[in-house]
Amino acid sequence: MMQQTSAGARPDRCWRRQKERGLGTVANTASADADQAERGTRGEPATIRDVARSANLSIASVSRALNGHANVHPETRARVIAVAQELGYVPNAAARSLSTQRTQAIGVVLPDFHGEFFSELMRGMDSAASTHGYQLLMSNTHADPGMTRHAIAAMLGRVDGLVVMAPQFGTAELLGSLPQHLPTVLANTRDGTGRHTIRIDNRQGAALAVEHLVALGRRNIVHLSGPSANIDALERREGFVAALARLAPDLPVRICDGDFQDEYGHRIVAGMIAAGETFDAIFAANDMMALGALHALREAGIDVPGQVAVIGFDDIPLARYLSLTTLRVDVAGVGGRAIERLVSEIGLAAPPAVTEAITPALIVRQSTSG
Amino acid sequence: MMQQTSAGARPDRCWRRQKERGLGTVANTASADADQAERGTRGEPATIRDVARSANLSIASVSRALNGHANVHPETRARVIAVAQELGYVPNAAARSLSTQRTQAIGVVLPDFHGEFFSELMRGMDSAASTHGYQLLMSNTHADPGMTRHAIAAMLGRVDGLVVMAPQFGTAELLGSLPQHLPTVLANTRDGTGRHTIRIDNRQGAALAVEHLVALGRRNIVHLSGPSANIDALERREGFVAALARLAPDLPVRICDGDFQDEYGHRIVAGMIAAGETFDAIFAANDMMALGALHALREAGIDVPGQVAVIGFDDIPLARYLSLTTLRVDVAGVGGRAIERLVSEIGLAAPPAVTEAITPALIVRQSTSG
DNA sequence: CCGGTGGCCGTAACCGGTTACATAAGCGGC
DNA sequence: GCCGCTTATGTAACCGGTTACGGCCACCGG
Repeated sequence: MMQQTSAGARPDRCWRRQKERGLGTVANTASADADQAERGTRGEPATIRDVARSANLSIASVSRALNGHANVHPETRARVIAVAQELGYVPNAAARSLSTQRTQAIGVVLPDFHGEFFSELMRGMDSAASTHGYQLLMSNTHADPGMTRHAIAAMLGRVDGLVVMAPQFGTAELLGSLPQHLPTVLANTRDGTGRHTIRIDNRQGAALAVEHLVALGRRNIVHLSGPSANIDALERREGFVAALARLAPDLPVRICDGDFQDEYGHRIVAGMIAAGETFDAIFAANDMMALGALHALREAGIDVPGQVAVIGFDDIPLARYLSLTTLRVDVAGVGGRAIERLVSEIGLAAPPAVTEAITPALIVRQSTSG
Repeated sequence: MMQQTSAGARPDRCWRRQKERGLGTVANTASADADQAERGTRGEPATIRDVARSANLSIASVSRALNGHANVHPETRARVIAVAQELGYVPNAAARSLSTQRTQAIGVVLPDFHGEFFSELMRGMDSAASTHGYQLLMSNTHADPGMTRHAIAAMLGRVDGLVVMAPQFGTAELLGSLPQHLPTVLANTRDGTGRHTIRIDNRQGAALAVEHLVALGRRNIVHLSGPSANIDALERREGFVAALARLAPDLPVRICDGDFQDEYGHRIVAGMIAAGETFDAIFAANDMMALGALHALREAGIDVPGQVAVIGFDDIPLARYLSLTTLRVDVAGVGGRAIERLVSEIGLAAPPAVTEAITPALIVRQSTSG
């Protein structure tokens, strides 16, 4: 009696969201059913407690049964699964993450969400992630260090690992925003000081281009370079210089600074033609500039590849369509490898920091070998 | 005494992860500092308790201070912020989600991650999401109903809302996998029975194409349709038929069933030319088929647009490059609107189900008006 | 001088799971 | 027949936050 009254006086009210639970474990099936029915009506998701109540079990057993632990009676497990199915129970991801310290999600931090490169990268990542049971959380940093920092902070506690791509600024400030305890794979970034890095072997790609042109007997190759702040552009340029020095030290090294846009390729080549400069090959740091160059050459009535051969870099869809010889970069492969690598790093204490390079493949089309 | 001994016997050990906390609130700063230092060394993220300890406050005050609640002394708030900054504290998203029932994330379920359409859609979504403080969780369903169901289930408790795009199968089975309690916006799906839907006004787009061709005096228009299972293709076809019936009931209705691939456009048009069929305009259900058609016409030496005008649909980058008249679809706009809409629905009890349509814009280029 | 009021802050319940340990039942071996 | 081991299940601490409620104290008016 005392108990009763004191219990009545005690602030035994419901907290937030007025959600109330059964008090005992058994002997309250009626109210439990009522509660469950109400839940169903309201359309609120069932919790593990609802399942436990319906199955007349403790939540621990439900958890064990659903997670495939060994010490659960087969019959019990079957009952739990049936009830869960009936109630449409899906474990709450946030709760599980909190308890497990695992989110089954990977954060992807990219400088922009533009074009074919992005979609291919995502495709590769998604494929690898989903086969390992991970989901992808995206963030666009708009190539801004501040936003990168913010994006990474917003992912803490939300992801098990990070794939970061930041081709535009130095790794020094980047590393400052990288949490030490979170497995991270860098993609397409200059050497990942202490982090695993997946990159495109731009130098090797440039070397393949030069080899191809030299093998075709070209003696006067012009390289259209990309923005100097871009690491890919820089490496392709370095690769070009190195390959030329190695394969044909006597040939002139001609480089024009570009910006990766087709307009630039068109303008610079048209200018060279107008100025009467001579050249028999163009190696552009990306396909867009190569296409611009192609356009200018066609306009000037110069035969491709008869008089001038053209090579691009990337193998964008347009390149295939316009028969441009180029270096195919397996972007989806880069994404896939990054995820694979990250997944294998998650859970490891001291992940070794290695740099993997993916070599582009030379795709010969009519712009070099008609 | 009994109490004592039983307390001594009671397993008062540390649980999991050996993480131990200060017992009192004050008077244990030394051990607290030691703990904190160890945390720092291990590189583990600081928790709100670490901040509270360092600032000599309760976790409640820290939470209030950091979340901008009113009843916090300004000086206290400043101290909390300083300590949090120093410790590099970032609130754990999973914990916050669990408590708040808000994740600040939106799930995006797409049939595939391919090409320009996908990247534009993502760009639009990301932009809108980030301005509202949301992150994007991606899932690729590979156009499979089972995977769609699975993807959606995997997002429960992880997102505050869903954007689902499923142009390939009926909404009936789709709705079965949609949780009732979760705000959802459908994109590019046939009428979203009870859900808000953002779609492209394909019929209107097709009408614009027909109007344009008829205005140019074309009398014999061939429509290259897309896969019949695809809703966009279906609507464009219906729009074509309807517009023709309205604008020029006397003209013949010629439709070829295609598959959205450029090879198809090339093959079918080449075949028609070989068969000696006559036509003065082609309206393809997407740009890729239009480009294939263009290719076939050029090969056959048929003047475009002199003898045959060509219109595509989508305005992919290639279209601009190859001067293809087409209907520009503001894909980023669709994505952005979907997110905007979803954000405004989150937190609402009974979101009204409306269907918004985004009208494509006719972009006239040389393939219809040389 | 005292009760009321309001500003700050601490205590603890709660979100929905996971899991270490405790407990109870079943069972074979001596 | 009892002990000890295994098997199945329950109990409760814990993950890291948020927030309702109550307590303390300074200040105020009557």
